[in-house]
Amino acid sequence: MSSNALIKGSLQTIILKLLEENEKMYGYEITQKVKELTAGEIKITEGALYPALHKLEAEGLLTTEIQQVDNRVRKYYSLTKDGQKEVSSKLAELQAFVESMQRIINPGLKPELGF
Amino acid sequence: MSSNALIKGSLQTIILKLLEENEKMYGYEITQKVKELTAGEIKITEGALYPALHKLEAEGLLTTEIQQVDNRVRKYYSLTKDGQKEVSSKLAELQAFVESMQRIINPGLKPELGF
DNA sequence: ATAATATACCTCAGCTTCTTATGTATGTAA
DNA sequence: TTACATACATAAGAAGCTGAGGTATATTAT
Repeated sequence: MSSNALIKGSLQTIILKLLEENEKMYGYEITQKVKELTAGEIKITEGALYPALHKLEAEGLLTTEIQQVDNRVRKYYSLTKDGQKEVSSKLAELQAFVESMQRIINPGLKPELGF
Repeated sequence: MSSNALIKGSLQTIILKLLEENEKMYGYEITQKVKELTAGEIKITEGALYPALHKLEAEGLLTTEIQQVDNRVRKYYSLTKDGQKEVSSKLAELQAFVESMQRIINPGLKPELGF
């Protein structure tokens, strides 16, 4: 019963969005950034993150670049052109989903707030 | 590539919320209600719905009641007391998740809108 | 008549995505 | 020297979904 049982499927969107803003990030950095942005509410586990990154790379949405920093290897990810297109698409999908959820959960609410 | 790849985990919340408002619903009715409320955006498949209903019943959150309507059998579901408590809990969880997502997706947004 | 669609329940194989545990390796603080 | 932080990775198992299939009745269209 972890805190986030709802992330299913939105991890990819989170990754793509963060890379749209940051140009270049490595895995561990992503986990920390998400923790920071959500005040610890959402914790990306490494077991979920790394396979997700590998999959996005295999799909051609991300490219990698290895860097040495203090005897430590960092694998930086950045968006490809396909990846850049996919961000908008994924964000629109998420927005549509949230709005639909609002209509179910919050009936009698006309204006589209948030997002 | 279905329209709703994001429902994962929120189906239970949808069911509980609809039953909070409607007192008593049967499976097929739920699929139609969701389709109606979301203008066809979210389509609950029966292969997802029925197992979810059975699970919620097994957990003691729902009770069932069979009714005959025009030679057709309907299985009505309604919330138990535990189910009623769980609705608030699940809704709060969903709200927290959506707000967290907003902080990631929509940085530089202070007020908590929607939901 | 009959074919198609709508209503109404159900199960199950297979897929994706997650959790949890485990492994490797380095740097720093107690 | 023990623990924690940094940094990568894999893999078993669980959970939740899709899509296909099955049963049955009622209605609508051809």
